[in-house]
Amino acid sequence: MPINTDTQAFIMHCGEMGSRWGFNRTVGQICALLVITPEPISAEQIAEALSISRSNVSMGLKELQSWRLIQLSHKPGDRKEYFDATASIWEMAQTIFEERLKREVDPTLSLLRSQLLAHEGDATYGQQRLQEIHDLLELTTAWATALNGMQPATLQQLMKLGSGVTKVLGLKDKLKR
Amino acid sequence: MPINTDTQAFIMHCGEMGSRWGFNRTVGQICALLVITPEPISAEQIAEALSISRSNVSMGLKELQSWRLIQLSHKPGDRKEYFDATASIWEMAQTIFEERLKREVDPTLSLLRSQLLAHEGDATYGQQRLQEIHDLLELTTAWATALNGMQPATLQQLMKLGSGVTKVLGLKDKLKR
DNA sequence: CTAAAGTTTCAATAATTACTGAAACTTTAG
DNA sequence: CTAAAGTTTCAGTAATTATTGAAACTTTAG
Repeated sequence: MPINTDTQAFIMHCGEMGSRWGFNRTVGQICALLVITPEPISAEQIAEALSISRSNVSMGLKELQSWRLIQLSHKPGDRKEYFDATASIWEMAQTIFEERLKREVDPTLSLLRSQLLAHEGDATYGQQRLQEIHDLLELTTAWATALNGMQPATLQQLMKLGSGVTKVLGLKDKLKR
Repeated sequence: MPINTDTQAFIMHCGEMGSRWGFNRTVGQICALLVITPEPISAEQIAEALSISRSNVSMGLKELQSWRLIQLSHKPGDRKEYFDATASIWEMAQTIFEERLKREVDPTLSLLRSQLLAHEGDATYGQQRLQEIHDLLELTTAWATALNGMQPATLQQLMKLGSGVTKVLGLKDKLKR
């Protein structure tokens, strides 16, 4: 399937980075392949393109579905399932961000919530620190969720401001009065 | 060292989450312990508190230093080294964010940069997609760097706006004219 | 209803990553 | 300079995670 050398290199790179991105090599490779391929492809084609077993592909696709990154499609008169990236690069990035937040932050936040609830009075050093972490994670989650809810175009516009947002921040403050 | 049940639970939790956060169990636990402990503690105390080998602690501390998350200190008349979290929770979070960007995004960005440079002309589907990914990562990196350069207080102020930034965004746009 | 085409599951194995204890190294008090 | 106190390295082992092939399952054409 993928002939181009660059494409090949990119797929391999995504495999190597996979574990740093929160999944494994195979999943990284499959995801890259699906992003880079114009039309939907079958599990068998994926297995062949990446030289991995059919069952490994099946597991990888399942994992990618849990990340909401791939789409299933069918061809008329063909029983096979075909797979494709769900959305634009920006939307995919937003989805990955959202899922990672869910997997990397949510569990800690719930633990902290229940711990702080159980010991509301205490003001030991440890409790204070837990409170600080809780507040940080809570605010970060809310902020990330807000950003993720934006249209890619709006988000891009915002991001292009860079550190310029601080000026806008002061501006808004002054206008309030 | 850590007696409190909550503290203990939190440390264990950080160990379990460690691998999702980009390091291993031990590193997660050590980091949590150092954050939660008011004074600097020695490597030996860490090993005892977490029931792990002295050498494992040594490796974990080295890793944490590469993340710029811990500080070394000494007590007068004592040759031992003592360790402590470097900074406030917010600063630590910013550091982690920065390091993760470096480890998770930078390598891909450089690959894409050189690939796109080598094939500037091409407009195949694959090349286009690589370009899109490149642009996304570039913008995201710049934006994240800008945010990370802010004082925690400023950043918090910004984050508290939530999706309210979009309003400010439009506001700024109107004022420009 | 059956067989063929396709997909998924899962136990066994391979590969990777983490942890340990012993040995090597470093620093400083005496 | 030596020995003691401390730290790091590293080869071997343990634990975890990923991959495979075979068997089980599912769906549909005929």
